[in-house]
Amino acid sequence: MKVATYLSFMISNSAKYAIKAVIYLGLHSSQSRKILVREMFEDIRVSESYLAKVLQKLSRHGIISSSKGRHGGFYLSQENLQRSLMDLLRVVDGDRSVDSCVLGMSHCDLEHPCPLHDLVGQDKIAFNRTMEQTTVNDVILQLRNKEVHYPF
Amino acid sequence: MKVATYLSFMISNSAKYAIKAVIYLGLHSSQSRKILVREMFEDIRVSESYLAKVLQKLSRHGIISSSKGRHGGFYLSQENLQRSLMDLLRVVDGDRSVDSCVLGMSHCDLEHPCPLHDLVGQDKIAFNRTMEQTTVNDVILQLRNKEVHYPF
DNA sequence: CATAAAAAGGATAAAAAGGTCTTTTAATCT
DNA sequence: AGATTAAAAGACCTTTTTATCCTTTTTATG
Repeated sequence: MKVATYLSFMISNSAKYAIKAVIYLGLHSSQSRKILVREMFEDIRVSESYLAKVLQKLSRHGIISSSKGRHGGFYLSQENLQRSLMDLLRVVDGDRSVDSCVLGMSHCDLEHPCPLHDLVGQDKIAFNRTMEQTTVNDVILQLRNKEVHYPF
Repeated sequence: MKVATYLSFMISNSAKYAIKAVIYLGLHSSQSRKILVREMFEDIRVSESYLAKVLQKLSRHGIISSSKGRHGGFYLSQENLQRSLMDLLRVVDGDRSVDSCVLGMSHCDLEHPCPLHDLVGQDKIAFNRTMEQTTVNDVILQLRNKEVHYPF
């Protein structure tokens, strides 16, 4: 499967796949109902093998759960549901992508603000706070109550 | 000059160089005081040749001005000063990076919201609005009144 | 007009991100 | 135990982004 790529706004393509996959698991999986990569990759709109890679990383870092072998697959545990979207972002895109200032300056703070600090700093902070304060479970609960554009 | 790169949050590295360069020109240049790439690349923290490429693109698209030959160089005209940061972003990162939804879905709107629409959609809209409503001149004026971390 | 200075542009290289495939490991069933 | 099934891991490839080099074009000025 070939998906057109272009510069990703705010988060990477991989992070987008990860978020979609976690939502998918949140809606359809449980410890007793595990999901195979094969079952979800089409809805996520990414290749089976690449999704597998992303899921492996998420699993290694405790964002999702998995078990090998027969009746294996991926699922979300109760702990997984309590992780924030920011936890996920940090795993997939890395801490620096989250923590760096808008102009990528190493020391940008209130004492030494970068030229855009007052301007878009607030927007970035708002985004970060949203991602930090929202758990996977929050998103799932919202989705169950709404008419959302899904599958993606 | 080798600068460590990593996934860029919100905007690309090239866009960051572009913003810094435009600010530099806004503070130091005029039609009668043109600036050479050679004079600015160190402050921008990028190689001379790559900055030249970025500046050429900005010039081609009317974000900045330039003149060739002796006593040539780059500068900001009065029109350039009125361009919004969004104009710059669209030139460097492309329209899609600006217009696409947070999850990269092709049709995400009020009727068909993506799962994160209500969540971070507002943050993205806020960022876009800031970039649209802020002209290069606005940034320059702010900088002249403040103690900012500069050079970058 | 010759020449020097500067941007413009083409070709290419290196690094990062995105993506594919094969082998290994672990769980489960018979 | 052995066969089977599925994730884990890692080698490998492609595309995009970042970066460099070098030649061409344009312009000011002596």
